[in-house]
Amino acid sequence: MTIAAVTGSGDRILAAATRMAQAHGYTGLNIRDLAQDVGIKAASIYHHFASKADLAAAVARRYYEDAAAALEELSAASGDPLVSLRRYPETFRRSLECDNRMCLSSFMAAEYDDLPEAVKKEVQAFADVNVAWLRRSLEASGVVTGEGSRERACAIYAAVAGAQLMARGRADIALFDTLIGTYRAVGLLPG
Amino acid sequence: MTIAAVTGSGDRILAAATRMAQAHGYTGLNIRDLAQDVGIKAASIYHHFASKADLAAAVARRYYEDAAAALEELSAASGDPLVSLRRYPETFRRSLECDNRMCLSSFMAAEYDDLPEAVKKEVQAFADVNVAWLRRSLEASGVVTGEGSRERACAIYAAVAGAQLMARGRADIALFDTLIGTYRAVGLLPG
DNA sequence: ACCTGAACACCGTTCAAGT
DNA sequence: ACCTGAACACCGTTCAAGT
Repeated sequence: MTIAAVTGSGDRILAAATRMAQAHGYTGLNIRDLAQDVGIKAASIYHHFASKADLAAAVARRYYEDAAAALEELSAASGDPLVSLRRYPETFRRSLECDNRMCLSSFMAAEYDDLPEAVKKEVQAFADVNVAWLRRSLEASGVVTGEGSRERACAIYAAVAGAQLMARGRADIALFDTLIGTYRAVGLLPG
Repeated sequence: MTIAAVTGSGDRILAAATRMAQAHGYTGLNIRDLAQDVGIKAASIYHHFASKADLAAAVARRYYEDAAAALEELSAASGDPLVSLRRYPETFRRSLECDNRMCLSSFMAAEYDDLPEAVKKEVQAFADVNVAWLRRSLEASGVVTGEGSRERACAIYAAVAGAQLMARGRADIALFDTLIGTYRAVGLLPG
């Protein structure tokens, strides 16, 4: 079984489309450039995905599934929910490290008005996955006791996404680190 | 002097383009639709602006100038910098109230890779204006004493922008309010 | 099953031509 | 000074035709 057999055209398209969407969004996701990147013609993309909307929905679905797996791995790797929480911003930092890319879900949240319904659904699932993981970690670590874990989880997600957005707008990773540091100093994120 | 004389074509184009860009971003800003909105033909837009890049730069410049004026007015209206600070998120809320629109600067921060240099500059100026106003208000109100006012101002701006982004992604203004409430409860924003 | 060239209606932009 | 129709190279998408 060769690598080509394992990594089919569909997967190569998804991977390239994900990278493209993290840099240019849904509107900026270009079928012709995407095809060229994969090494086929634009019309051939439609053999794997029925439409740009379908492709983007598949991209977004895989994106949040991968994110969910990465968060589970983070939980398992550290064992300590407080340590996992402290490392949470690293996921967002890694996107910036990769050519100043950003979270697909954040970009598409901005593009809300132009998103096909199927894409919207998958995009919101990413936020749901993050908030659910944060909530569990907040409760398990004892950072939040009793009420308010959901609100706190949402606030952390929104603030970290905002930090990534602001840092991308200046192509300045150091700004992202400073913002996360301030969130910690102020008590939004566990120190 | 008629209203038409006061509100020239250039201004009408700018106003329509701003609304469009707050909903669809730079890439989604469409010259043909914009022209139709204003009541002229696409080619006529170029009599007022040399290019889409030029138009977007003008839009972004006016946007941050208006924001600066609105913040000064907010400071003057309340007189109390602490009260002004508490009301700061209202600006971002108003965009959401207006057909779930978002901050032009946030949208364009996401579109960083596709932004002409001139547009990037004006977009960053919006963040600068907000951070500078927040910093002054934080210091004047005594919320932050000594070091760290700039970092705190940046953190507030990023977090509020993130709250707006997340709320837009769900077309849910109540979520924005909840997020701001949590920022206050946690001490990021003054209570 | 997978790929392709050619065509469609659409974009930003230009330009010669009108008032 | 301001507007326009027609044209350009580009988009997403389709479709008939190839292997």
